[in-house]
Amino acid sequence: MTTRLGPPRPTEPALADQVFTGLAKMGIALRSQAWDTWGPQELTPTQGAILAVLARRGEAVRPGAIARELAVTAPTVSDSVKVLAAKGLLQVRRAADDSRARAITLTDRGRRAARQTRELPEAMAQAAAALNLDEQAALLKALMTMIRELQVTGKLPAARMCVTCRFFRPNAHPGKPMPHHCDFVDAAFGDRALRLDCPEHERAELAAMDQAWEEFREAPLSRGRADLTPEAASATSGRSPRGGRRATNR
Amino acid sequence: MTTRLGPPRPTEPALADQVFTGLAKMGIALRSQAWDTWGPQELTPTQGAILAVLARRGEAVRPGAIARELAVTAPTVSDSVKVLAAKGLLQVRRAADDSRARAITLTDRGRRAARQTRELPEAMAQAAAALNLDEQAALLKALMTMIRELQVTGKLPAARMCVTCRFFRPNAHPGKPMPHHCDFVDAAFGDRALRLDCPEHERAELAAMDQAWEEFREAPLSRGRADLTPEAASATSGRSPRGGRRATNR
DNA sequence: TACAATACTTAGGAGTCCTAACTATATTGT
DNA sequence: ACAATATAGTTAGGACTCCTAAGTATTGTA
Repeated sequence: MTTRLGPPRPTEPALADQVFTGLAKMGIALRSQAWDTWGPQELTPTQGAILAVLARRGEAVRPGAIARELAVTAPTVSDSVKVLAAKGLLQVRRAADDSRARAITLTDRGRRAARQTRELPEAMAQAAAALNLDEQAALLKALMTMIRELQVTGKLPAARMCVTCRFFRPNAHPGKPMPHHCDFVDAAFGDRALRLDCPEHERAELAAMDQAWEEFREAPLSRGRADLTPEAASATSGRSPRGGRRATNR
Repeated sequence: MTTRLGPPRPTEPALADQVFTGLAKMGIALRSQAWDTWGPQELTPTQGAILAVLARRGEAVRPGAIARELAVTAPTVSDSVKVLAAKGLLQVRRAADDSRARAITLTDRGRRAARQTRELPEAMAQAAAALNLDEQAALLKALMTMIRELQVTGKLPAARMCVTCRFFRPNAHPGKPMPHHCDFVDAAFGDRALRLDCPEHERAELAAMDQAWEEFREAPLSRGRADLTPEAASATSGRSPRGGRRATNR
């Protein structure tokens, strides 16, 4: 075995290690902040997380879906749901379509308790504010990349993010400040408006997803205006995709 | 109340929200990966985390320090330490300097169990590999920024990172590929070699820290070679800082 | 119509993590 | 010196998390 020419590829393991350490520290911060967020209501972080899932979805959710989303086992969800039901924050019924399954919905009290889900915890908002918008967009893109990788390898369940959505057309307007296009609302948007948890998400087919990913990866980070604000997007909720160029999904 | 002139400052709350969601998802991934990592040894993530702290420090650590590092309460650490001691993975003695305090050290078996701490979990390594080195460096810098902010506001304990170290001279060589300088090893290095958890870290004074932070923030992200690899740095462990320009610490 | 797969729950048990209360030392003020 | 206070930890008590293993229904399939 002869040594090949070229640089010895240092691999730079230290860098990935430091990134891991950083993410781990953020994880610790998030967990402790979750106690601060939910503790005053006598809820644990897990209970809060379940309420958050229900609030985000806004419709009945099955225990299995929650388990996948939080990456815990079904019995754990069963436990916590029981506790939350006892506290009167949610209701469990039989699912209409499949009577093995359950349909969990928030009660009014549950909805009230989950409200703070909608607002970013103070500490985190402040931490994010230490980054300018371009840096935040770059961070988001990096996180999306890692999350996608974790999904592809089955370490994390599918997130409702642009890069796996059939309405997403990355870099459809190359060079423009808002290079991407969302076929659902038929509007252009930039990297600052990318979603990781979009209510309108519909899973694209695998081939299309991979191709979109390639295009997305190659596009330079867009700066400046982002558009497609949550107001703009949620205004379309419940409506069907607008006309214009529709996603063909094939 | 009249409306002021100027743009309505969109605040772009969606972006910070998505970043938060992304970090939360990474937190979930990290927790579930921790079960995968430690489960085979019949250890929980918390026990693994404690072993990891001890292994990283390499010397006796007090329960209080562990509690701060993991952002849990003292009783929680007391509990877990008891379990780990029962499993024969660590020892608890009186601290030499303060007999109220305890000194926790790993046993040989504990050191062996903690070994996998040193290597990045496979899934995470793969996820990080989806980013090129410049992107990883940018991600690391963004995480450092947020972590620093969380520390400043007391939401997170002080990490042993360059930007709070008295040996760190950010952007000492402006425009060079390795703009920063570490006075401990008296060597230049780039953003790719920044540390978040450096064994040689010594806390700088507040004024110096703030000034260094400003300089660091203003410096553009360095690309290319990083140097100051873990080997280079750890080779100096146990030694005193080398000559050259010493940090004055004032 | 059996057989296998799916969606959950129950059982059992270790461990996490909290608050409150307590013990033992160290530090401080007078 | 010596009480008063602060600090480092532990113990007590209890709710909850989270796992594996072992069920129970129901649905899908050959």
